[in-house]
Amino acid sequence: MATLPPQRPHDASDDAEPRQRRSRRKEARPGELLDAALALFVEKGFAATRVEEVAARAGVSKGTLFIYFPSKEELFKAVVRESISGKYTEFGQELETYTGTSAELVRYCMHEWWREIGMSAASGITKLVMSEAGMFPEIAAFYQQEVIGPGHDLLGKVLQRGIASGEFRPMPIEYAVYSLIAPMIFLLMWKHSMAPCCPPSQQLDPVSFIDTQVSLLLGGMLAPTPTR
Amino acid sequence: MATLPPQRPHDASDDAEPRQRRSRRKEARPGELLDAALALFVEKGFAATRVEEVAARAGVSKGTLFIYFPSKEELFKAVVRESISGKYTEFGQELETYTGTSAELVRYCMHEWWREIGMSAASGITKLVMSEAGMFPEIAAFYQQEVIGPGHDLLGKVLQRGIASGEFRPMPIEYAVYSLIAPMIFLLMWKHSMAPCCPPSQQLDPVSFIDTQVSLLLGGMLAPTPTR
Amino acid sequence: MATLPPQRPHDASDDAEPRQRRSRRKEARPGELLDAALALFVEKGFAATRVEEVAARAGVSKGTLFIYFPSKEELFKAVVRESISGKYTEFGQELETYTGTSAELVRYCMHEWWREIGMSAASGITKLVMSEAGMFPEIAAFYQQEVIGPGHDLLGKVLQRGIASGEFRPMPIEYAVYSLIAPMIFLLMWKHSMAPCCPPSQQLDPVSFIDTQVSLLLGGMLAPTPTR
Amino acid sequence: MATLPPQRPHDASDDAEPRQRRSRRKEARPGELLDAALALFVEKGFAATRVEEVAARAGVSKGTLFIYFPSKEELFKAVVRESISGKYTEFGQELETYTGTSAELVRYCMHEWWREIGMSAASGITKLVMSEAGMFPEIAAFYQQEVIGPGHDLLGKVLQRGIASGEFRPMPIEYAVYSLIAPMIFLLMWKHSMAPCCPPSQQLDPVSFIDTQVSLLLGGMLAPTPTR
DNA sequence: TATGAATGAGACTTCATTCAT
DNA sequence: AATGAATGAAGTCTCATTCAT
Repeated sequence: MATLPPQRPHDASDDAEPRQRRSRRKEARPGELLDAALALFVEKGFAATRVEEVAARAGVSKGTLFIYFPSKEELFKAVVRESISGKYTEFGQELETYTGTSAELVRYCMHEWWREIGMSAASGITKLVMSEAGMFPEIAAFYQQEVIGPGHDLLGKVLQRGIASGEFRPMPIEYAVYSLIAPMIFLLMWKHSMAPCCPPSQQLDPVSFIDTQVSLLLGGMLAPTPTR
Repeated sequence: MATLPPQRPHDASDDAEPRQRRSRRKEARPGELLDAALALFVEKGFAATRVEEVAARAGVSKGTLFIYFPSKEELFKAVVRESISGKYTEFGQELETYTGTSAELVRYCMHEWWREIGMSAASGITKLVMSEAGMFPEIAAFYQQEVIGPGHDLLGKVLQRGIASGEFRPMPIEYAVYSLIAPMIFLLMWKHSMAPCCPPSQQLDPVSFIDTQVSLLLGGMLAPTPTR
Repeated sequence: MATLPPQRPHDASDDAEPRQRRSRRKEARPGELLDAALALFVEKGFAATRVEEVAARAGVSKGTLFIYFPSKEELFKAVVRESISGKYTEFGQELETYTGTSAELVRYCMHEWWREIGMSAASGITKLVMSEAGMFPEIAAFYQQEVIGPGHDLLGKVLQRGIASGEFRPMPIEYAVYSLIAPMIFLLMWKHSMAPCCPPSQQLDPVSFIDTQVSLLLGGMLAPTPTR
Repeated sequence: MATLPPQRPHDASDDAEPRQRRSRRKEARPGELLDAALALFVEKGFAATRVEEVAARAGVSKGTLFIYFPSKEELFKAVVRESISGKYTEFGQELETYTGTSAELVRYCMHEWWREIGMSAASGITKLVMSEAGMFPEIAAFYQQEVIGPGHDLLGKVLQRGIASGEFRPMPIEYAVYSLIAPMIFLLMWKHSMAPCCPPSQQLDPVSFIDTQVSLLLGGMLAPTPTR
């Protein structure tokens, strides 16, 4: 099975600002601002996030933010663009060379996706895009085209592979793919909206949920085998 | 399978206002305002919706809104409260008297839920609550308690029923329930965020999606039968 | 000494509204509104008093108020006009026929004024007029002309009487009169502004204050007598 | 009699602004805003004064005001607090070392008070506080405690001094003190309310008024002397 | 005459954006 | 490049006034 790609160092950007970073690499500024903006946009929404907060969290002044981003809206777009750049290229390559069963591949994809995206700092981007789609339709369309679409195609190929090999029954692939996408999007939304508001007794363990979900779906996908 | 309940006449709430007499309209005002607010909050989010827009859409002036709701925030809370009042009581009763197979019941529940809630004017409430959870955590908790929780319990009973009768295999009910909830929440989010931004080729037919989803999940839930 | 003029019935207007007065004399309405308005204007000032409060305190609806007074400003003016109508005519007549010493007359005037005006419902009118003089200069001028001026003249005559009889020394009457007016205006202001905010230990007993004040002033007014 | 302290050059606080550099102005802003606010609050009252006016008079925009004061109400409180800071400390020290007669001291205090406070830019603060006491009782109580109370105590000591030395007769000091306070408060109220509305013929010269008032009161305070 | 629902001008306050330093 | 003081458009909310009933 493919090894995990090297985890981004990912400098814990959402702790209390140490403030004495001062003369560090200046080229890090936009990145810090994007990290701060992502966290706040996800948490409070675009309109309710003040640029001053973003700047403060990134350890710079309000004016500095406008040196790097011409407006709050451009900052928003940059956040989305940045968070989704080339997320699926490696996945595609892994798929080509994969040699195990398709059922394993499906399970692997789901867990891997959660580890890579669901647990990353960028995990809220989907929640953000969906929440703000009404105000930023072109961003939503962009996201659909750059993220959902490729992911959809990838999963489509996985299912196709299983059907082609006879491991999976024939099925309406278009919809079956959304059966895999839906729980992941649900998980992201849940993590960033309901989870923080729910008592511990109602928390949902993502890994167990994915396990159950995949098992059930595979139950419906796998072709009946004589031995089974 | 249970026959469909008679389709509600489906309150044509946003057609051209007939502009009735003042006194007649008084008791209708709060409802009209709530409808308008729901639509706009879902579409643009809480912060980006201006109360003047809400008032205009309800056919009244800005000041009138504040006669009925003391603040924008209270309006928001009223929208949520109003939209979820007693949604699940009938469902519960249907469940008790149902005599078909559990598989049919699951399928029925999902489709029925979509018809009753997913297609109603209140369908956006879930998207709204999840989008604004960061700003209104107590509303999210309220929603969890009043809507998600009861729905969860109801579905839990359905699965229990199937397991008890031997129709379903044993399964981790907590998570399996979320396997049924997740696609529905996904559908709502999709309908109110991505769908309006996507080209026709990428539209998702909710009924077909539910069909596929249920079929796949049931494949994993149903106990293996000798004849099968 | 002159008997007190018959106390106006003065229907305790600042208790909880009984509301079931309904079809009582309609001609009482403006008076009730004026009473309510006076009390509220004195307490909260013109701008901070809402006409709805005035109406509610008078037991009528907001709309009714505008039947009797074309605007809030006219209501204000009516309050002032009403509260000062012919306050000094009786005083003047008493003065003409008074036969005691001028010192006694001064003392009598001061105490009587306090009893008649300082303790009446209209006592706040001076505070009101002075507080709002900046916004209603013509009202202040009107008040000066109708109330302060006549009062000034009256007191001037009293002092003149004393000087003419040799009971008082010569003095700059213009200013001496203000020495009598000043403590009374001070008392009114105090009663309606500081007194309600002060702890009991700092309360000022008006009668004792007037006593002391008059005694001291008379000490400076009375001509030295050989026997004394 | 103590010589008058050299007349202060009398703070030319409301002349044409020289429009300095931004950074230089920063620490001056709150003061300019307080000056402007004091003038307008005294003139028009709290409610009728618009923050935009205050800002305009201070030469800044509306938004700038809110950088320095979080709300109109806090601005009001700051105006009062600022205007009364440490007004009485010097007075107290002068009193201790004074060597003249108590009658002279009384006269000196009154004139000095008028020069220092009555003629200063902060002169309207008493009028303001009394006018707004109904809406800001805690401010009125604060003023009573910080200004009226200490002034009262100071004057009480002056009278005590005179009585102890046999220069003044015994008298009810509590009330006698108010006989000194009352005309000063009257003067302030008059200056800021009636005076601007009265024709020149009815203007009151403060210094002459104080002279007369003090002479009359001293007439009642001084112990009779054999030679006199 | 009386009501009170409705209005809309106007107030306070916020905050994205600019710009002198 | 960075700052943060200043701006002013825009939003929420109030309340005097109107008017159909």
